[in-house]
Amino acid sequence: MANRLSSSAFDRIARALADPQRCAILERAATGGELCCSSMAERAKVTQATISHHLKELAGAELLERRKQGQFAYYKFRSETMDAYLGELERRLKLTR
Amino acid sequence: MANRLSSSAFDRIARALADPQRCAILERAATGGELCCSSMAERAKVTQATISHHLKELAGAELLERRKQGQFAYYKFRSETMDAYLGELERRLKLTR
DNA sequence: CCAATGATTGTATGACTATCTAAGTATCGA
DNA sequence: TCGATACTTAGATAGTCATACAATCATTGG
Repeated sequence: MANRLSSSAFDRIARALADPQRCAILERAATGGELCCSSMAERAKVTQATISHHLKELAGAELLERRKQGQFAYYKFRSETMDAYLGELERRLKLTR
Repeated sequence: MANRLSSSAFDRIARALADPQRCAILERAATGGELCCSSMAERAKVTQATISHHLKELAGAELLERRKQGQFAYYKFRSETMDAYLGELERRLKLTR
């Protein structure tokens, strides 16, 4: 079972999910396996530097995990964090699903 | 089954959930039944006007339903919207829970 | 060592947002 | 009708944020 989230972690995840660009990044990471910054930037309509900023935010919220290999930085989706967030949301809102 | 969300509805919900104050309001609405603006404002550390703004935002995202009765405006949690949001999130991120 | 590639960081900027105060609207009770 | 209560709206302000561009750092290949 996923760990409980601190209040600040919860808030940070919620903020990270609130931007469509970041949500799209997360979606690609979740469905396309590991991704490096430049491959994200190819399909996006923002610059690589902006993508890097978003990746940092997502990694800071622990929704992505960073792995550096050579010149490349690979990011991988962390479903445990997402599960913990959804669990906390359901707990707070007393959702029965 | 919950309806599918449009992309703009999804974004709006995500943004609505990103503010801790709004999240707290939603939590109280979800667990405490119908609430009016002033009863929310009592426990909050912001003014009633600010609460009113947040309620409008939450109602705009269809996370709350507004019912006016006399002087009072009652807000009720709409779990269908929340379910639809969570469903869409799981679909996009291919989560298996 | 140099140039190229991938990524991050710093900084600036325009846009958005959370909040406040004050004013406006609506309803109720006397 | 008057005053009080409940809520909303408007306008102002301070802070945050998404983005871009430029500079920097790290690694790899020649």
